[in-house]
Amino acid sequence: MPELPEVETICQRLQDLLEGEVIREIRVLDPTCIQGGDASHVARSLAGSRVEKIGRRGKYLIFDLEPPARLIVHLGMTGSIIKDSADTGRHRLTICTESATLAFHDVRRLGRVWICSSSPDDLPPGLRRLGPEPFDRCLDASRFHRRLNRTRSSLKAVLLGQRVIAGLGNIYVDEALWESGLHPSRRASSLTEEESAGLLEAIRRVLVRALEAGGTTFSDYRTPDNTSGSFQRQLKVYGRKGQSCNRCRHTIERMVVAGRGTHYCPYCQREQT
DNA sequence: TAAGGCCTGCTC
DNA sequence: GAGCAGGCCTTA
Repeated sequence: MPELPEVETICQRLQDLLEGEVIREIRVLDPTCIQGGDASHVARSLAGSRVEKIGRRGKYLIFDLEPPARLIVHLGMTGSIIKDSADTGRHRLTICTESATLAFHDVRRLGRVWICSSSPDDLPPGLRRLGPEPFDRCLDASRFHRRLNRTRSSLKAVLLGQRVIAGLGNIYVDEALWESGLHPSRRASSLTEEESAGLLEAIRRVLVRALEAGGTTFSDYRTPDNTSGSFQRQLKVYGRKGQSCNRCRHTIERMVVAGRGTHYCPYCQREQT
């Protein structure tokens, strides 16, 4: 499940592989992945374009092209972009350049692709609504606290929601909440300024470690070179139901919060009101 | 703000 | 064969 560290790792590898390359052909193998446009037109219109720059915003990959256009990819839950792989029937789209073929591989087909103009307003709705990047200097503790304070939802729901802070998914939300000692069901607006600051720091620490590990690989996530991340070996709560907490030795539990499986330590992350 | 839907491979 | 996994979106 690609979250910020996984998408960033993929992005960096794609920059090495594709920036400066001319797209020879785009093959749309599953037209349902293309949002807001005719798939065959998309394929024709982008052939011959040069990939100027590849970037990431939240969990979105953004390909800036010349002539000016944008190819935007969200990997969903099981999406990956693989270099030179044989078609297994799970490829939804391929991008061919002189030196490589990259395939958008996506077993559960929850990923999406958008073709947009270069206008800053022409973006997928989810990308337009995205909150600040976790490492954005403008996101300081007081701003984060104010954003948390505006909502009545649980911390789990707010951090998954992408509007207060971008890029976190189920794994890193659980890990950051454990790191900061906050209960996932705790109402976001109930946090003190100090707790909000601690949570922001915890999010950043967890993401830095995950980026250094190249992300978390459970089953689907791979980089374009088919290498795996290793952060699964450092997880403190996610996927550790029934095992003992590294901090207090109580047993990690699992509950459903905001409709998502949520792992936490009932002692370190005691519920408060 | 919460719940349901999409999607498919895996587990029980 | 049912239920679960979790990205995001739509609907109530």
